[in-house]
Amino acid sequence: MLDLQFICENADDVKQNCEARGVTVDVDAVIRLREERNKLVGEGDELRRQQKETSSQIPKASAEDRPALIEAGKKLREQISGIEARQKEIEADLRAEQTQIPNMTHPDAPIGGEDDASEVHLSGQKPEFDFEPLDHYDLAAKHDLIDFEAGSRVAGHGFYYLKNDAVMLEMALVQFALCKLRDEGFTLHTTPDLARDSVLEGIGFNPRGDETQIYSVNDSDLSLVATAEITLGGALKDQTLDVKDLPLKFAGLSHCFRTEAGAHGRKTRGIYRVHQFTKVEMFAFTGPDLEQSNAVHADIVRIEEEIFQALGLHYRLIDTATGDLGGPAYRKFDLEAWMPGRGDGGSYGEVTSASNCTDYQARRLNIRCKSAEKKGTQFVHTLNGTAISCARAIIAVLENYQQKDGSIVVPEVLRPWVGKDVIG
RNA sequence: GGAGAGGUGGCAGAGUGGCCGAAUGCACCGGUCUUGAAAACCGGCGUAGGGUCAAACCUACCGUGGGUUCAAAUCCCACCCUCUCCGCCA
Repeated sequence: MLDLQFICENADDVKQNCEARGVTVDVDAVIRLREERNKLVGEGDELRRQQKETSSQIPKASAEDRPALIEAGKKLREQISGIEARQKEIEADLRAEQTQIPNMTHPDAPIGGEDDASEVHLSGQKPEFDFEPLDHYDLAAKHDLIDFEAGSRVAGHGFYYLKNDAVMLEMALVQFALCKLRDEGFTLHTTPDLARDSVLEGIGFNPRGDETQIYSVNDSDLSLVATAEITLGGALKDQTLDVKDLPLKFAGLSHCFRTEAGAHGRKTRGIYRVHQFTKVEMFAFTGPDLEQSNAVHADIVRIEEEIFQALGLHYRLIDTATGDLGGPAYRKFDLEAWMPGRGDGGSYGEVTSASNCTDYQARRLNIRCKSAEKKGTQFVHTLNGTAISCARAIIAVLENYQQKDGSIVVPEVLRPWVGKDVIG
């Protein structure tokens, strides 16, 4: 959520930004509703003042003055109730509009849609095969690594069982990522896999809308999380932090659940797009200025790159275009790993995503910071990034490390946890 | 799941209808005193919105949301959370 005053004082910039991001919002309505609300607040404050004054006279008033004062107080109460009711309506409308406005955008982010992302650089080499490489689906079948039928039987399409060395591979990826993040100064967490809707909304998800990506639990205000970003960011909801403790760097291991509504009909073979996966996520709270959050953002991207470099995978780093940023991100970098079995002759597939959300999430989650020097508080900046998203990382490893005889070499950094050099 | 207790400022803790945005203590900041420190004493010490050159001042906030009342931290209802005991359980 953007600051209301900022929206109204920079309406043209905000409108332009919405357009670049492909979001249709009525900024003028926000301005109008804010004015209406402010007027009501002013009137309400004045009536409340009169009400208090009247009430305070009653205890010391004589018996004959009392009825008139009580009557006056009653009238004031009615007026105040009327104003409060209208104010509530206006504020609901205002909030509904305001929350649809996306974050502002980094000036260097490319403008456009998914295809307009700019490639920052490439790393590593595409593997050369002197045979026709299989995709991860066939490789998994060959080595009995994933049971899709059982997944479908038990939970439906989009669910799966990892089996045998795939289990070890997933655990190894998790271990590798957690060790890396611990060494980078992150505080490690396992997190709840459910969260309150208010937390989901604070992070920027719509738990129960028509196009929701979220599974919600009936008769409760809980939903299954789509990422630990939700629970890591929500962990400090309503807290005021001391700036000298910032930045705070959290890492979280969680399951992620996504309905993938609207994604049907796309290529669904394998575990590229599934309803549940395991992920190690980074999250950071920084001081309230871009210099700090941009620096941490660069650091998060660096860590993601180092993880994929250590895994020996070829990838490209892209700077996501405005239309693909979503609501909260000010800037977003994705890592797309080379997947030899994807599409026709291989293609890049998104494996990580790192966003600087500036104060957009913090405002709605009410996460502030204060310093001894300055009076008052400010909203922190929040950032998030993927360390390892297991399903996608497994695809990349299986497909890139396959050999002519069908076996799969285990990347060296994972061997201590997988316990073998070669699968199959 | 059953029974009970409770959620008040950074912390502790008073406050059961009006003079309470809230006593007191601790912590913290500034000052006096001191060679320095401690102690003692004096003053300050929440967040948000409005207002002002700046103040004064006004409004809201005592877990959250409703309600009763001229008036709510205080009474009523619902929910959330914490603690204790019992039961159950990986």
